[in-house]
Amino acid sequence: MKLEEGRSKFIQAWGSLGSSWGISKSMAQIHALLLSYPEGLSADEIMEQVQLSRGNVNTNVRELINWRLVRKETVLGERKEFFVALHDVHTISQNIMEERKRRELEPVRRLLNELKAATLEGKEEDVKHFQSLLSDLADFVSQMENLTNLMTKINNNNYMKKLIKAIS
Amino acid sequence: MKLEEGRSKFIQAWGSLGSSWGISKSMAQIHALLLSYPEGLSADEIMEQVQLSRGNVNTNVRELINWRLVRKETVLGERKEFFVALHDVHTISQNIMEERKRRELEPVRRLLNELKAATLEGKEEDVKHFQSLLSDLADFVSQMENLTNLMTKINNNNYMKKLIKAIS
DNA sequence: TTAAACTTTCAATAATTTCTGAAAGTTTTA
DNA sequence: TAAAACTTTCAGAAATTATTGAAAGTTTAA
Repeated sequence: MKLEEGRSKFIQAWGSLGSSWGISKSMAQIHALLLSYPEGLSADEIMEQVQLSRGNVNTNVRELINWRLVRKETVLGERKEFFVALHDVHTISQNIMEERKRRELEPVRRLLNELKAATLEGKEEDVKHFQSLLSDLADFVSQMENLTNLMTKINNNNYMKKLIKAIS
Repeated sequence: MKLEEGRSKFIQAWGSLGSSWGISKSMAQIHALLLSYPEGLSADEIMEQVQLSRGNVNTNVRELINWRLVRKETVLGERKEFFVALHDVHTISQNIMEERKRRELEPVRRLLNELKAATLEGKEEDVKHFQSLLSDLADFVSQMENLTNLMTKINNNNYMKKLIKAIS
């Protein structure tokens, strides 16, 4: 198989997988493209390679930068910007978990806190059940956060990585 | 605040949160509703409470059952089925992680294996970079899987939970 | 300045996903 | 057996999300 073909297969497949990760196809494809090149690509090169409109590339590259998965680079003497993926898989996974925590966990915590703060009137039994649901969910959120932090630790510590594998 | 109001707030909010979890609003709302009742509800009661069509309730309850977050229950002498949420937060989180692993990680692994198996022709440098990307991603997937397994362990072991918290 | 090279925005359109509700299917009861 | 009580399916409608592309904005060079 030609390298080009493999790369393109990777980009296409990563694009479809994107949706199950809650990421748009274009964003996932652009990310795959940039990951597969050690050097940065310009907006025009991205448009060309993944066949997307200028606007789409602009929006999604910006989003990738928000996720801290890609950064802008300027080349001396070149006017246009180049986009480079972060290639270190530890940093990538850390940034993804960070962002997911922010998007998926924090809003839940906010909701739970709001409801926990209220004094609920109703049949004692039912109130009790509802409140214990709230507190269970809060525990769950905390545990997910601990796990994310643990992940970060693991990334920076090979010994701990082995420990985790051993006890899993 | 009336219990009813709190519950309804919870259901509505959980519904919106659902989208950032990659789950449809209806499914998330139904889950929230069932979580908030200790006993099971019938399809008609669900339709009534969250204002959804019969078809929608049927589909999403089935999906919740697939995720192992809800189960069917029959009551002696009653003809209709009742749906009860699993209320144990450990089981819930385990089942969610299990399902996410299946949906999000396994397809990636399949793709990576497929590409890893091919012999790639191209400039040595570039092939090398691409292959090292593939192997890095495979490592990442493994690590996520280890973490999921660890989560399961934690759930069943309070001592380990404390250990994790301590080293995080 | 002006023009060229580039980036950003955003209204319109397309694609995808979700939801409805009526019809078909199934099981139980009389 | 028929009919009542319930569940499932699925084509079409509605809602949501993603994408385009042209126009506006910005920066640099001449």
